[in-house]
Parts: sequence; structure tokens; C-alpha cells
Amino acid sequence: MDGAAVVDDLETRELRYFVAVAEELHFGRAAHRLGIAQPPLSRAIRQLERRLGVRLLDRDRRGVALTGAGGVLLREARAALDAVAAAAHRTRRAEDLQRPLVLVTKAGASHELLRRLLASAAADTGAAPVEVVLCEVGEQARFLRSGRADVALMHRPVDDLAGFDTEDLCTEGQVALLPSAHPLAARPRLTLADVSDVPGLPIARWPRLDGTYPDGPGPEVHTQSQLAHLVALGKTLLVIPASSRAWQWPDHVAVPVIDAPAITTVLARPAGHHSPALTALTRAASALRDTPPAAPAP
Amino acid sequence: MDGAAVVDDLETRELRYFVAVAEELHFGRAAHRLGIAQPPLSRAIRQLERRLGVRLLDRDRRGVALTGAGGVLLREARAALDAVAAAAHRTRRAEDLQRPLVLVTKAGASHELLRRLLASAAADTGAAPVEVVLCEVGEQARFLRSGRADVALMHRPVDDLAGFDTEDLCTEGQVALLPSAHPLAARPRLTLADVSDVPGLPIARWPRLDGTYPDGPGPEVHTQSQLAHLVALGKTLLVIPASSRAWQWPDHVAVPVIDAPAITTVLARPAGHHSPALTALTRAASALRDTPPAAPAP
DNA sequence: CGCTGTGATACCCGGCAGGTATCACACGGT
DNA sequence: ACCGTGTGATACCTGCCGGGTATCACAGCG
Repeated sequence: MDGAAVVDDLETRELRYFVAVAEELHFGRAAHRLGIAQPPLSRAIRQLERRLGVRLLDRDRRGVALTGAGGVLLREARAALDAVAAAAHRTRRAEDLQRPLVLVTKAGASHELLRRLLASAAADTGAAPVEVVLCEVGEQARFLRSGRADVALMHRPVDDLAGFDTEDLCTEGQVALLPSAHPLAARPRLTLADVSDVPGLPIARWPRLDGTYPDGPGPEVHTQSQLAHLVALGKTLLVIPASSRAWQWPDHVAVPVIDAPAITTVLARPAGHHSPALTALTRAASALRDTPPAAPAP
Repeated sequence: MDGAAVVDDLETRELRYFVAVAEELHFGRAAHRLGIAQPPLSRAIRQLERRLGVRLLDRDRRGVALTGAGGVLLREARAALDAVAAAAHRTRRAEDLQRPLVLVTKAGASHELLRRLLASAAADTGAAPVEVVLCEVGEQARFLRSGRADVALMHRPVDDLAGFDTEDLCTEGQVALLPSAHPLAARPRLTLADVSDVPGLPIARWPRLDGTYPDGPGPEVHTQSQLAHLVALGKTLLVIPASSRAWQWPDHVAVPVIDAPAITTVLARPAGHHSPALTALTRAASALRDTPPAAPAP
């Protein structure tokens, strides 16, 4: 037999190392981030490639690039590391039954809804206390998958809900956020075409999964705080769910975008996970959906 | 600070060791299965408990029992190990785009449907070849989660479909399989009550997730082959989907059980995974559903 | 044509995973 | 009561491998 008949079952250490290199695309920085020196990291990656029998990275003397297989491993390794972290988290927290339920949501979204949900859960006798954690945009899924949170507020269709059980909470339209002085701010309503290419107010660009940015005139951002700054400066415009008032500065105007897809806020939990506290919260949430807000907006 | 402030990120080795002990509930046998000696295994488990700060096993000098936290870790560790294995599998197979799609199904189920599905996929130009893998009952989910298969035939409501995207293929009633000499075999139809407690033909008992068997008079089985033997011997009866003819021996009779839940055969794939070959197969499957079988059974 | 920065290589060392031998103890037989 | 048996725990040793330092090889660039 040849030397390719090597073992399966990678170690999490190897996966962590690979993810670091794949994210940094630089052995030195990755090693620094991992708190080790560069040579052991190079050796570990090379050994990983030999064990898998697959080339993961193209090193061409000036930087590093992911191969196709490397891209697959990056995605799979993240999922696997999340699963391992979830094993640790959930095992630790299995001890006390009266632990609070951890709910994660992206900062600045669904304020009012969350407040009502918490009130409803608190009123439900027997429901465990709920602890709210805020995360950056799109990070809820990883919080759920890695066990750092039990349940999340997510948004369809913008978030990827694959692998989660969901409960619809409410659906709403989107508004464009503009500087109040801008000509478009006077319009009673807008369309996506109106806001897609506004001179002087380009839409901000978020990094793709591989870390690169799409082309375009807009500023590059990767956290909500950066975006908040740019909005406050009137440097970009935003199309967001109508309830995301946290973004609305005093000198901004929200104009409905009539053809933007409706956003549904959902309560998401890992598929197949059940606990009394979780089902109690889900019940409170579904009761909430059937009850309109006490004071509907004028 | 106290000594409880220990690291996260478990190693897969620790998880594999724990799963072995939790499944065997015996350090010696688990060590043998892992190919190591018993003392290092004891030490590794103890270290795992210290790192997690949680007692996982109750050792009381005569055997080992899982604690609540241990049960949680067993489930989570299996999922995590599956995810790690999936990372290796899928990365290796990411290389060649023309690789066959691996379909897993439980042996002896959905014969006819699978044949039609394969024919339909073969007719669809551009669909990758399909490789069929057979597994024991209930193991399809692990094949999908660990990346050993890309897609599975599963059955609602008997299989746990949490975390999978599914496509319904067909729905059918269930029949009871009886020795032809048995009095019940003469009936034109039966109910669950009729077959639930037949003297001399107790229903076989499958192990639960924790490895123990429910109480009852029936024989204990944990593979389909064992069950096939017992059915052939006329020692037990079976309630199965009507199409599972593989179980029907010449001296057996199938009688419809009119109040048994209908079984839907579904094509399942890991949520959020997409590939051209997979979508082609899914398309072929949905086309199949709309087309009734060429020669309906009389 | 050196200088800079990249990843790869060579080599050494220490910690830890794993092995062997043995212990401590709970049963069950007689 | 007592020893035999089988359990997991402990003690101690050893070899391997993960990690460190020093250095190399090479590609750009002024």
C-alpha cells in the first residue's frame, strides 16, 4: 500500500490552526494570533495536508491563497469547532437546571419586540430568567452553534436559518435612513431603485465570507459601530427594518422602501434541542405573536 | 483566582475517549475498543472532568453510570465528532467535481422507490452518478452528519429529521407481518391494539439511546439482521411500511394496520449544504413524486 | 545588488500521552 | 470469615511529538 492510507479523526488543534491561517492568509500573523511560533504552524498545516491527501493552501512566495478544498475545510472546520465548543458549553451548563437562558440578538435590532418578549417570559411563571447577549451582525448563528447562546432573534430572509428550528414573531417592511437634508428625504416613499445608486450616499460594503469586499463606491465596514459612525456622518444610507430605531439619529429621516423584501423576526434555536426553559420561552414567544403590541405606532 | 479557570477547546481525542466509556460503561472494554490501556483512559476522563469542572460519570466500584451532564456530553460529543469527521470527508471529496453522490438508506426499505429514484437521476443528464450505501436502522442521520453520505432516504415520523433539509417523496400505510399460520393472518385488516399484545408474538425491543432496553416480553434486538432472523423464525411480529417487502418471507402474511401512522419517505440532506449534483438529485426526486409509479400494485 | 519579508528547514528540548505494575475495594462463592 | 475475581485508581517510567530558536531559500524592490 502507499503512504496515503493515513488516519481520519483530525484534532481540534489542527482545525484551529488551519482556520487561523485561512482567515489571516499569512502564517506569521496566524501564528501570532495562536500564540505560537511560525515554524510549528507551517509544519502542522503541512502535516494536515498530508493526512488529508489534499492541497489546502497555495503558497506562492508572496502571500497565501485558499484552494477549493481549503475553502471547504474552512467552512467545515468552523462548524466542527463550533460543535466542539458547544459540547463543552452545554455540558458545563447542564448542571444547574435553574440557569438562565441565554438569548443572543444583533445589537440595535428588534428593541421593542425583545422588550415585550422578555416581559412575556417573565410573566410566565416557571420560565427561567433570560439573559440577553448582543453580537455583531450575522454572528447569531455561531453563538447558537457553539453553545454560547440557547436561542436567538434572527431575521428572515437576511440571516441563514439552515439547521435551526424557528418560530415567526413578526413581519415588517424596511425603511431607508437618510440625512434629513437630502433631497430623497422629502419623498413619502422610495423604491430599491431609488436608493441603489444615490450619488454621495453609496451603500456600505460588508466583507464576504472569505474576507474580501465586493466592488463598489461605498465605504468598507465590518462592524455595526463603524456603520453607526458613517450613518451619523451622513456618509452612507441604510435600508433596515422599520423597527430598528436604534440607528435613527436626530438628524436622520426614515422613509419606507415599498419594494424592499419584508423582514420577519424569528426566534431560532438549534434543531433538535429541547429543554423545559426553552419550550417555555417559545410558548411565550408564540403567545406574543398572537397579541398585537399594546400601543400600535400611529 | 481559583483553579477552575481552565481552558475550553477540548481535543477530539478526549471526546472519543469519553464517548467510548459512555457507550461501554466500562473502562476496561472502552480502553480495549480504543486500542489503549485502561489507566491512561481513566486519567484522560478524570482530566476531562476537571477541565469541564463537572462530574460526568458515577463510578461506584461496580460499573459506571452517566450523570446528567455526562448524558449531555455524550450527545454533544457525538455531534462534534461527526462534524469533525465531516470536515475531513468533505474536504477530501471536494477535490474531484465528478465524484459520485453518496446516498445512504436503511437496508430493506423503499426498494422500489429507490430504484425509480436512481433511474430518474441517471436519466437526468448532468446529474452525477449515485453510489448507494446501506446502514442499520436510524443510522442515516449520522452518515449525513459525519459526511460519509451526501443525502439519505429517511422516514417521517420515525426518523429524527432535525437539522436536515427534506423533500417528501411518498407516503404509505403500514402493514403487520405475521406467520401465515397465525390466527390474525386471516383478518383483512388490523389495528394497533390488535397487534400490540399478541400472545406468543411480542414486539421486538430496540435499545434506547443510552443503550438500555425498554421493559417488555419481546426479544432484544439491535440490528436488522437479528430481527430478520426472529421474523423468519416466527418469534416476533413487525409493523412496517407497506413497501418494505424485503422483510416478507414466503411463509409470512402482510396485513394492513389501518390506524398505524402513515410513513413518509423523504430525501434528506444536511441543512445549508448545496452542490450542483445534490440539487440535480433533489430535482429528480421531486419530479418522481409528481409521477406515480408506472405499474401501480393491484 | 543588498534589503526586506515571506514560508520552509534543521535541530533541540520538555511535557504529556501511553505503557506496565500494583493497589484498594466491593462482591460472591464456599 | 475468607479468599478469588473483577473493577477503577495510583505510581512511575519512557518515547513521541508539539513547540521553540536559529537559519535558509527565494521573490520582490529600491
